[in-house]
Amino acid sequence: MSAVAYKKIMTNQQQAAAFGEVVVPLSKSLPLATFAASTEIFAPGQAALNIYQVEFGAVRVYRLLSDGRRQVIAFHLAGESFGLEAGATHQLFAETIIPTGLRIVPTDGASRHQIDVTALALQAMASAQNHIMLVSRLTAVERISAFLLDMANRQGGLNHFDLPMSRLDMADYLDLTIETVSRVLAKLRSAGLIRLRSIRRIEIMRPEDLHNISA
Amino acid sequence: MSAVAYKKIMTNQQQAAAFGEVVVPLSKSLPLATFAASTEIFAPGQAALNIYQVEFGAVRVYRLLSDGRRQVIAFHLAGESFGLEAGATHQLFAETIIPTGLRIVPTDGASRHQIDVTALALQAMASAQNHIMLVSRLTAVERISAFLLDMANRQGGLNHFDLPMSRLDMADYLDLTIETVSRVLAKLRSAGLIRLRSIRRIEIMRPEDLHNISA
DNA sequence: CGCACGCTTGAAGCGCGTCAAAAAAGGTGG
DNA sequence: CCACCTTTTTTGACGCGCTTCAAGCGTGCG
Repeated sequence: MSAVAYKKIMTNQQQAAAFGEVVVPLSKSLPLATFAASTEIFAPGQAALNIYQVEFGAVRVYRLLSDGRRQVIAFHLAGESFGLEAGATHQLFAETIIPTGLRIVPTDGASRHQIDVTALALQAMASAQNHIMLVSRLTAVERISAFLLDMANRQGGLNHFDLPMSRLDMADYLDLTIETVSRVLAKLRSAGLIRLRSIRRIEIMRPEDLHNISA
Repeated sequence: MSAVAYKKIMTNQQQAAAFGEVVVPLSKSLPLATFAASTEIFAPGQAALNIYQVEFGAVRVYRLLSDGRRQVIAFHLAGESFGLEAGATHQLFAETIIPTGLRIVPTDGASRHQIDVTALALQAMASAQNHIMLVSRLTAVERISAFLLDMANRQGGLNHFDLPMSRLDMADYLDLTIETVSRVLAKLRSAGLIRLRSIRRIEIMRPEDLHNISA
């Protein structure tokens, strides 16, 4: 990494910039579509017509490289929206991770459901820009720490929360291998920063320390 | 890198997804603001009120980490637009790289100038997603090759073009050190793929080979 | 002309990936 | 509820690509 020392200092506000998503009113009036785990929601080539709001469950959005490697662009949890893309057709895959309920809102009728498409697009842009920093400038320990804090914040801010996704999903999101993810979690655990209640259930023991590491 | 072999294959369309920007009609009716090299256009904390269209010159948009590391989010060349952010205030820095002329369009009056803010945001999102792949999944040689091809395409597609930015700017954009940038350029030169007419002027000798490397 | 800054080149070290194997978790049918 | 099998996760040893640290080199501007 280029650790050239620049003069300007990052503000707290910037550091606190969340990885999360806009919270918009869920369109309860629309029918709830339910999906089993690991079910495709959309795929490249399909027309991008809808905005999807997660009622419950979790979704991964990703792309595949020509050599078969996978890049997870984003996870979407309850209360969050996804599905917007730059062109008329999808370039990305979206799949449920666990059993999931979605409200499907046609993009051209979004305003009727109080959805601000521009705000959603801007949030997605900011989120992607944050992700660049995450994968390009942080060490493995910093990435995992930031990721755990982000997951905690997006699930109510409690120190005790679920990781809906597998280690492989995390690895492909954070640009690490599953081995490194596993090793870093073990390291954070033995340092007393977190506890692994079960394989996909985390308790953050020392949030401040984790936050310091994640910067 | 997680090189797990997934089954789905990336389409050519996806691979060809450009790193470039939307081309919107320039608002020639607005006054042209000119800036010297290395001049701040906006900084974190300032109100985000405008969209900036580059008439000539080049701009870097970046953020700083608390420890002084810099992440260049994007470069903007003649004909491109920037300045959109998710909140009411800027989180990012924008600076000219070389002497630059800008048309400054108030966001709230963008539609009068035929600017689609949502489309601009979605393009920025797609560009950031491409950037994630660039910095997280490609080797140093692949990143530089992709970057050079992108720069060539965005300046008319000629094989002979200017790099307006310094090696440090390139390094902070590609998530490499200046030493690695320098070494890779030397390697591409000695392999006969490019020529360095001057320190910031590149000629691509074998575009196809460079393209093959960049994937 | 000479100094300063950006760029290049070299040598050594380290963080994370790769390869390998064991351990744990999760289904499935009896 | 328990054997059995599969998949996921963890742990270990080793290697490589890039960073780091350190000198030289070139180029432009006062």
